[in-house]
Amino acid sequence: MRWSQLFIPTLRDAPGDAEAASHKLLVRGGYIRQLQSGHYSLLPLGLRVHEKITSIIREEMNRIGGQEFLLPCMHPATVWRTSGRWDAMGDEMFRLVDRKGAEQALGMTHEEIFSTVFAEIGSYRALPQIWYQFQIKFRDEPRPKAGLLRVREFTMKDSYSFDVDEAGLDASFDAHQHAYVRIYERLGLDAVAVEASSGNMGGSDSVEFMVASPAGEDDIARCDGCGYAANIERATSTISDIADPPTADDAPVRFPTPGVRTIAQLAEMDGGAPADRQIKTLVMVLDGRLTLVLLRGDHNLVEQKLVDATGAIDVAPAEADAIHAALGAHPGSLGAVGVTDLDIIADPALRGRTAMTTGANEDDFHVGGVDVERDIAVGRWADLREVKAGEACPECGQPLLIERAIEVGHIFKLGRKYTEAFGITVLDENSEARVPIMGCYGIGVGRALAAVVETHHDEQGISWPVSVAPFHVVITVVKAEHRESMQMAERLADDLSHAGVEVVLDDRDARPGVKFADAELVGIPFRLTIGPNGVEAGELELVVRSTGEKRGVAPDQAVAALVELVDTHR
RNA sequence: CGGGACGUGGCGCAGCCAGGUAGCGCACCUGCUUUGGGAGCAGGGGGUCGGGAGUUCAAAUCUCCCCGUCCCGACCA
Repeated sequence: MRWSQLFIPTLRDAPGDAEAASHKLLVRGGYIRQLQSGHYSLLPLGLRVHEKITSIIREEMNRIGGQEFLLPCMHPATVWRTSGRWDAMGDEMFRLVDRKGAEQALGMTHEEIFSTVFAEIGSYRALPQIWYQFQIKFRDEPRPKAGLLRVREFTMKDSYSFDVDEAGLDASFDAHQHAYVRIYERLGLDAVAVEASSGNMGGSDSVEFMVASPAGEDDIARCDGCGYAANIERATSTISDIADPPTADDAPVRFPTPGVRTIAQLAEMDGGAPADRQIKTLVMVLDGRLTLVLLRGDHNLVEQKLVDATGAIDVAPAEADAIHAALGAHPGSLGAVGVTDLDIIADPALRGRTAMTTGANEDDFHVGGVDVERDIAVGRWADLREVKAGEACPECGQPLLIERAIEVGHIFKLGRKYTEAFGITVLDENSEARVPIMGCYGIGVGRALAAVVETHHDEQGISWPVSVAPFHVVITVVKAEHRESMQMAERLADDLSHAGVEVVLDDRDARPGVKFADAELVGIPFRLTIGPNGVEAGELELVVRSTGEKRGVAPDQAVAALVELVDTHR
């Protein structure tokens, strides 16, 4: 391939609104262009990388017995109504109406469709099945961002396993977990598997694969000691007990706290209480129902934990008016003491605590001497607090680390939600009907691509791992008119191609600096420079993009040297 | 959806406050010189100033409405 004939529109400046490194570099390197928010065109170079990632995933899926499908991306509403998700998916699903007036959806995932296909299977003997596809998913994201990292239209490898029983599901799940580990290794991604919440897909065991990066949108808690790792939405820690003063026999004492609206203010006030001796009272609306959520004063709520604990679909902080109507006070003076007409859910860090301070449900007043279990009608205890860096690992006690990360994959056990909804059964060895159990597993290809860039770049540009690079080698001809250079370059490019190396010949009539800079920006792993000096001296320059290492090679050794480099890094 | 910022050739920006000829750098085309780290000179092409109303003799500039884009928070591969 000749660079002069390829469409590689490199840019000196990144678009002004790009922030993430991968976004800037993919645009500057001529890999992607934006059509609208959340929708990107993959240019030839971008597609090459995308295809390489796809191939790696495909190989690993096939290795665990996956069978590739290609399902429609437009679905009739009826299928989604059957699973109950036509409504549950809300605004995130793109919907349209065809000329006959039939409602349609653009698929955001394919449990329903695969289940429909699976319905044809009637025997346990056909199981297990692992089915997958690479398909464009459409999701009307509230906020697309960071180039390819979060978009509304993207290719996902989604797979689904069908087993007769839990043990079978465990095996399919493990197979996927191992496949994913291999996939990320081959992509050059240092992904950690973390415990996760399964979101609105429904399911139990849920593992996300996370790549540490400041461009990520998730926080994970990780332990270097034992390898514990969990999404912050799920992570727990061991916190030390706090020695409370002896319990007073009498009821809580109300005292004035004029102007005090925050935990911090109350902590500083004379006669106040340190944050860890306060009860934080949050008023949340769970599916329309006002609920008091109690945490230790110095702890933060993880809303996802509240969702997981209660099964609520819709969770949001209550509006100030609703709070005042229910409790008679404004945020800053709220408490749960004596409240009996609202659900109260509390974090276990409050369990057994005494002599605590909290709002009195009267503006500018708090109450002290609260014995949580004696004075508050807690309806339910559930882990709700956000883990903080430095707290003890729940497994081994070492301090936890908190890291920002990109979610590059998610696998989880779905259960029988869809097979039940679609009335799917298979006959077992006793001729009894059994409802198969499903697992569901996804990797966003474009996101993985962006994650590779996030973790493989420098000031000069991208530095692709050989496994996904758009080309393995660029031959840079220093001076395009120098006949001997060009002849040698063409010959070597040919030989490299025959040896299975993907090579692009930079034959552009440009100054060498431009070509060097472009090669580095685009991120091709190896560069062979051919110019008058080298041709005459009988020594060409070979540069390794990732390390900057330069070495001289004789022209007749160049092919062998490059083949070896490519093979050892592949 | 809440908060903030922005919209001027392909990309990066100035001009707007104080209304009057659309400008700069990069990129692009032609020619000459140049060519081992983003060349120089000369000539040239390309812009409904996001859209629509309004004010005005006159609007990129002022007013109103709409649209779009980005960033921070609630959602997910």
